[in-house]
Amino acid sequence: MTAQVRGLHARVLESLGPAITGGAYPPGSVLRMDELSKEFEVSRSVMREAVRVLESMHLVESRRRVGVTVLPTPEWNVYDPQVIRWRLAGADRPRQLRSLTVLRSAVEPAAAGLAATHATAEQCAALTECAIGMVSHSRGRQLEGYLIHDIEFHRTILRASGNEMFARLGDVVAEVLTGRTHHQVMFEDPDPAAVTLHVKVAEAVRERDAERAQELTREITLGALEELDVLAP
Amino acid sequence: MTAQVRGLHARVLESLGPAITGGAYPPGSVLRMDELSKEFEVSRSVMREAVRVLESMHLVESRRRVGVTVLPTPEWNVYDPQVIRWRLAGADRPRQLRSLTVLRSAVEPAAAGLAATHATAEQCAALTECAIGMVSHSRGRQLEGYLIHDIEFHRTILRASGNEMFARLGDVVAEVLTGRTHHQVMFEDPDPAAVTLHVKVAEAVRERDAERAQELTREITLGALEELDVLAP
DNA sequence: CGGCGACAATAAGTCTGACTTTTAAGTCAC
DNA sequence: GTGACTTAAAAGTCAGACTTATTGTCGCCG
Repeated sequence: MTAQVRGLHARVLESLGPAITGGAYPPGSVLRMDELSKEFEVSRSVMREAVRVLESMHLVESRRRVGVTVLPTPEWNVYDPQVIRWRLAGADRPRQLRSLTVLRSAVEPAAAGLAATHATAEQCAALTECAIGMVSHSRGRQLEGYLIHDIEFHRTILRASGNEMFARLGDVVAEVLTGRTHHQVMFEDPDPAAVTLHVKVAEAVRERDAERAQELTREITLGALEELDVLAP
Repeated sequence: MTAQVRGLHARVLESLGPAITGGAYPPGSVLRMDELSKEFEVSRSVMREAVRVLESMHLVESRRRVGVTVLPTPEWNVYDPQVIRWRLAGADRPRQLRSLTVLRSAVEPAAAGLAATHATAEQCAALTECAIGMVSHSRGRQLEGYLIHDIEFHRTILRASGNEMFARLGDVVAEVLTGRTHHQVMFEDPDPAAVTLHVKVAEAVRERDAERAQELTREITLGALEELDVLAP
């Protein structure tokens, strides 16, 4: 699932990053380079590289004569896919899922509207194919197959919008959908209404009906929000 | 304006980062560590730290026996504030401004709607104050003063939404507004209609009218989009 | 002639130790 | 108490030696 780590510093990150976002070192905590390198049994140079990356995510700040300070949450680069993954794996997963879903409900309808006017023929075909895949996996505990097509559907919409900022949220949406499937309704089949909506969105985009694509996508994301309210109130 | 760089590796980044996002090293280019450290006259350890940060932004990928490869644009972490700043300073600034403004037009209305129900009394007061500041700087070439209040207004809306993903876009909006003021209409006074809309948004939020706050903010962002169409077609 | 496996060259990765620089904090005189 | 001065602690920098993964090549065999 996750790309295999390349290099020692990446392995340190995969351990230290989640520890910070998970609250093991609360904001204001001060870590020291040589203690860290002792703890993770790596040389200081490797440790420095890891800390530099955390610093670029605004998770920590390194100052001379002080040490490595954990920054307050609002400073964190919450759009960094790695940070998102770490936080979704941690304790405040529910709140995280909610704020990401709210973001989706703002962005995806707009993206769908743009996609209706910008999508290439290939992208239209891909959307239809995804929608078909969702339908055919919508009954009988085929959640994994359903998820794959669901993710690809939303990824395609975001990419087809032609806006790179929207396109880059494909990974975020994928994480959210995966999280939902794996941690909430693993046993139930997906909502039939949602499936139908996806099919209709594919239609609307194919027919270049921006208004309808936007409205239908809004319904999808609103449904996702309501689902969250029901399952994690 | 920009925070003074702390450390050598940061200085290297400030030079190498814009070079990459600016296209001086097109995607697929291969750089080599020791050549880079020669070029920037820093030790390899410093260079490695800089490359690690670029790697965490998905601007480059470092592989053994190959070197440091510049990744294709769609891979880039375009939500990283530093990447945004680098790109806005570079050649494709216009396209960048456009995609950021489209993002704004999706996010800010939703944020304003949420702000209407979540804003604290202090935040309502801050909004009103910003709006007043905008009005009083809206005539007679006081663009810098206007800009400060404009930025603070949008930042407050995003923060008051209560959604951390929205809140984190405050810096992005600030960059966009700054860019617009400094590179396009430096000589003209701001559009009076926009000023009025800001005042009305502050009102709507204060009166907890989510629907109106959202609609008015949509008008603001649509105005920003149209302005872009006129000035950079 | 084409594929496969061993080998060698290459560039990143890692570690270590010595040194420098910044700066928080303590100290002392006034 | 306030100021300037000193000290020490921690990150920052550098250089060099060594390790390891990867890739291209070359020769062998089918």
